[in-house]
Amino acid sequence: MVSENPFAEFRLECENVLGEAIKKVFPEFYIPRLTLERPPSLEFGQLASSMCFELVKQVGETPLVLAERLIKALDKSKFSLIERVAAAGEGYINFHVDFAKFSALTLESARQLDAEYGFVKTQEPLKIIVEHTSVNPLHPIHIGQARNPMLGDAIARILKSRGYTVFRHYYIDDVGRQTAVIAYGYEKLGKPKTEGKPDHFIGKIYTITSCLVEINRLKRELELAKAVSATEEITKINRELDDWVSVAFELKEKFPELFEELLEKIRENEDPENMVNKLNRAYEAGEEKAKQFIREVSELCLQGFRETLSRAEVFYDSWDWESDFVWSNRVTEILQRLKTTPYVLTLGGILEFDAEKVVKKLNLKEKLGLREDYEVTPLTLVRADGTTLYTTRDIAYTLWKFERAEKVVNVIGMEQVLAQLQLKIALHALGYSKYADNLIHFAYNLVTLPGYKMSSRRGRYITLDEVMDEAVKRAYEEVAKRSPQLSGKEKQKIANFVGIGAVRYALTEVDPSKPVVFTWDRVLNFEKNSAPYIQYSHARACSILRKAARKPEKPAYDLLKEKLEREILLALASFPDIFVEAAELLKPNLIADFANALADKFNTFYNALPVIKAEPQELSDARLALVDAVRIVLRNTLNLIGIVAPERM
RNA sequence: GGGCGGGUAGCCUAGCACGGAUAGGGCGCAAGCCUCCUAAGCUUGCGGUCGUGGGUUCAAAUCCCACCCCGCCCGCCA
Repeated sequence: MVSENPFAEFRLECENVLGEAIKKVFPEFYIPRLTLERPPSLEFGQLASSMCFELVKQVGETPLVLAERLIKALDKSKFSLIERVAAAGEGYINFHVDFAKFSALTLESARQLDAEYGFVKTQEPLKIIVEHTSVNPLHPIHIGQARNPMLGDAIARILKSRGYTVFRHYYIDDVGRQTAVIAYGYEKLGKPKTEGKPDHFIGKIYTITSCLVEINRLKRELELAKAVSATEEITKINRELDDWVSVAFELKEKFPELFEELLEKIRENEDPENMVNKLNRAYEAGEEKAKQFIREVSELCLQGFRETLSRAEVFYDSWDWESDFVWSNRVTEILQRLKTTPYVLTLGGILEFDAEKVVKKLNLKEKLGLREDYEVTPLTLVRADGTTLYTTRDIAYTLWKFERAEKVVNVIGMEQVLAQLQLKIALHALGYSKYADNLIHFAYNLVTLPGYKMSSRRGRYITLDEVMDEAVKRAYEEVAKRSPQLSGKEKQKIANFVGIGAVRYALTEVDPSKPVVFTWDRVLNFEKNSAPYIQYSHARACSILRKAARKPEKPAYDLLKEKLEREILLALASFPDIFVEAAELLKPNLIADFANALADKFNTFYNALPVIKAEPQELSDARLALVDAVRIVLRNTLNLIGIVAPERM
């Protein structure tokens, strides 16, 4: 017999027999729901009900007496996976599974379904777009931003395994002042030849140019302020200026040549700030020269991103340019349509969207989870100079996405909750309430460095590349220590999946809503609660199976009586439940946690009990089947979070 | 000021949606275990006012209220 969810079979059976018993014993009482819970320890069975504690209020007896009456009324002829039911503690009803049958069901299901085991399919196989990463093409991906692709990719993998058709989209935010800053610096340098990794090269140009432009702008402002002797203004500007000057010193030290060159070239210019703005407007207007420069620098940066991300096993189905939406008039169309709604008004030359009015009129407060007295901030759609803003363009982009999928998951930092809320409200205003309902903002918390926030504008960040490099380097040292006999090539291969796995795991494992302070030992952990630990456990399982060199032909599952074996069995049987929960709640960290817990149990088992040499052979066979199932489940979990499951390490 | 998220041992973290039996792990620290299937492992020990105070309940880390601390957002930035 094979089941896609062995534990659910047991649960269903328990619910059914208990439900019938209740109807029989207390036909007159209303039982709101029958939720069974997992008892804290094996000795209390595998599922339990605490309903008797509640029932006491309606029936005048102690919970324990009620539990016993109910147990007596259970229809034992319907027991299949249930071995026995016992009253315990103050009045719990504990269901004990028949391990002989349950082990057979679980192990056979896992081994037969193999690569599909655990991946219970959804009833509604929708098309889903998962937009993630979408790092602006300005500088290398830094470790703060790296939480996004790790989470996004894991979510995409989980949803795909759940049976959805998933498209992974990268939104390239090339419209805006920052890309113009780089293009400006790049042009000043006379389209220089790329040195090193392209995104790192572009990042340098961006940081220096942006710093110089900023200093230049502040100096001009200072002159103006001095002319009218605005003392307060002067101190404020001076403070900002000091700050940027210190950044300039840092940059000059880090990149002396490039800094000097840009400094010289930009000084020649009359008004860099103005040049940048002009370039930005030209790009939004689709002028050829601007297009050439900005697309070129963006492409260079993206080339570097692809390199970085593919190293981490993160891939995309579509790369969507924000500028395309501007040039194709989609944004203009949306604006036209928004203008016909009663929610848009012109205010001193700008176009503003009254989100609060929409919420009130369509009665969305409760639906959007807002407090009754909370007022949604209005959103500016169009600047006085006629250019659009990010969220405005995002409305067009979102509608485009909904032409391709029924559901959209945006993996975006939680600092953008307001913008995402306004976006959702705009969809309601345009009459796309269904889209709004199917738009999910997967918000995750920030990654900071100890003591300060990463700042890409100031060039203060640790790149994902250097984190992966360091992790692989450390992993190599470990491999060399542990397996000196391997060839250099083999060591490198292992070091790669170990190091990169460790980084991925570290960024996936923590609950996304928690803030993370980046420390090297968080990502360089190769011991317990890390990808290498799980990978090692997987390799160990493979090793046993390899050494056994036989198939478990006559497994006697009823011989798996050890507590350790039963705990593993339960974990294996519960994997489908965990998977469904992770998919429905979009919680990749549940998968990481589960994998770690299973590896933990497996290692304890490994040390305590022999497999190949176990006697009699039927027991050995049963344990081999158990090890094989552990191998399958560990591999399936690692695949879900994008980590290599190695056969040796 | 308003909104959102977080607060669990020296440090990191699970559990919170849907209240249940002794609050699980990891790091670090101390002591052990490789003539035996991979020691990136295992065993044992030390370490807890679950931010604070109330409330609801047979039962609260979990639900409700108030407060405190940290972070983020409240732009004609993205």
